[in-house]
Amino acid sequence: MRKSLGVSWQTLQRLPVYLNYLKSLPSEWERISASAIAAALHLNDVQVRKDLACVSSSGRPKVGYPVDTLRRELEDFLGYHDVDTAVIVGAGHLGRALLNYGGFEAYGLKILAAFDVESTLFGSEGGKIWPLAKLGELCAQLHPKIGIITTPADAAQGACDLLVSANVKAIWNFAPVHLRVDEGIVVTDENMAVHLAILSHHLRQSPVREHFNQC
Amino acid sequence: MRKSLGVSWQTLQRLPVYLNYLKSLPSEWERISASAIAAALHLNDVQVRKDLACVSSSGRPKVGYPVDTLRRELEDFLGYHDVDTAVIVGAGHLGRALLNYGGFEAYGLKILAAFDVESTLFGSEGGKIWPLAKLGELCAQLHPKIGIITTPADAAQGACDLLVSANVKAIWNFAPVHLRVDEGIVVTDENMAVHLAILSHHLRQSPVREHFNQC
DNA sequence: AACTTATCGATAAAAAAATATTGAATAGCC
DNA sequence: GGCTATTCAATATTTTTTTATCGATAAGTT
Repeated sequence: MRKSLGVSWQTLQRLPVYLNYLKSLPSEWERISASAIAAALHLNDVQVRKDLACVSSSGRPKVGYPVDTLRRELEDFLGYHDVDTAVIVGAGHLGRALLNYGGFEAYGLKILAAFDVESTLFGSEGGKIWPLAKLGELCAQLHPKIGIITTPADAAQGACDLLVSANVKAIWNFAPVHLRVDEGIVVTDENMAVHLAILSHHLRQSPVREHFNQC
Repeated sequence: MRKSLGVSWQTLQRLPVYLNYLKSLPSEWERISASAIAAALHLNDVQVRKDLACVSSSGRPKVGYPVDTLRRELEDFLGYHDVDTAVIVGAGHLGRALLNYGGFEAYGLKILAAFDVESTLFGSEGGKIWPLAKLGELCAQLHPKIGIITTPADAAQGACDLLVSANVKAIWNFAPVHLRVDEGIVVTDENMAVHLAILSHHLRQSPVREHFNQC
């Protein structure tokens, strides 16, 4: 199920983490070794090297990887240099927060508009909130590739279907439900309940001593 | 690194998904089989059964699991019935969205307050936003177990250290950085960049046909 | 120039996870 | 009451992922 051409799903999850780490490095750092990255991130050095091998071949013995090159290669691979466009369905607290966030452009994501059924919202947030009924029309103009779902759970599947029929190719789902979609549509669930479950479960598990990355 | 007593990390990730699915069932449904859950969620039935075996032994041949019992068992296991308390550091768009969301109580999470350095925010959102300088004092009173970080990347490690010194035992990190913490503190990264990477990468990978869960 | 050490990359081994197989239990049916 | 179909649970197999090992390469050192 979770398969991808070339890189494994777990590797794909770690790549942005490496990129973050590279960004956090002081700019006078010119080179970095896989072992150093592994040590900093509490990972296995061979794993880091294998992961990086998927996106780069600029590593040299005794030297490591040139930071700026590796960074660019990672960003390229992750698509941060090509801009994808998105629309949001559900302009509640979370939807509006994402709409206003602004930090996604650095990741190559531009959020064009948000839709909701609540008429008091229309036109607010810089005129970016629209009636849900306008979704089809606007999407036909704007051609967003990504649909972001921030509706309540019971409205999520409907929102999803609507987005798919508006030709969106990928769904980023913040609602705590499992969405059913046709083949050819990618769904990733930003399931906060999962993270809460992990935190909660581990708080109850004494002594707690693990460090998790995403999930 | 990602180890837990009893359940594997992957299983722990799927449990909330099962719970969501059970909740979505019509209330007249009294029983459900692992095979049915697996089919609905596009998973392997043996996997579902093994996962459920960690939290329940109420499954019976030919019958399946009683929905309400299984639901309660999952909620118990995931700690939704015990309330954990949390504070937020960073009252920007995302921080305020989480503070106002209100839906976390269903997962056993109560958000008590948010902290920021921006003085124009103090006292807003129902008096729940406080100056960062007050964090130590308030935490000493409220004893939150969870710290939620929604600061910009460059402030995240500082926020983290502050929370840890205020005796928080778990960190839910929304900032796109890898946090360093002492042993004994749990960190989960709600790394949106990871999800964006997945979406973006797969949009570029034609034809796209996978369905991902969290990550 | 040879030696040492840090590092990459490839291959091999180990561990973990997912999937398949089989057997047992039970409800419904003949 | 015995037969059949469904489903759980235990075991076995396969696949995937992680970790370890080894040889090669290049920078710094003597």
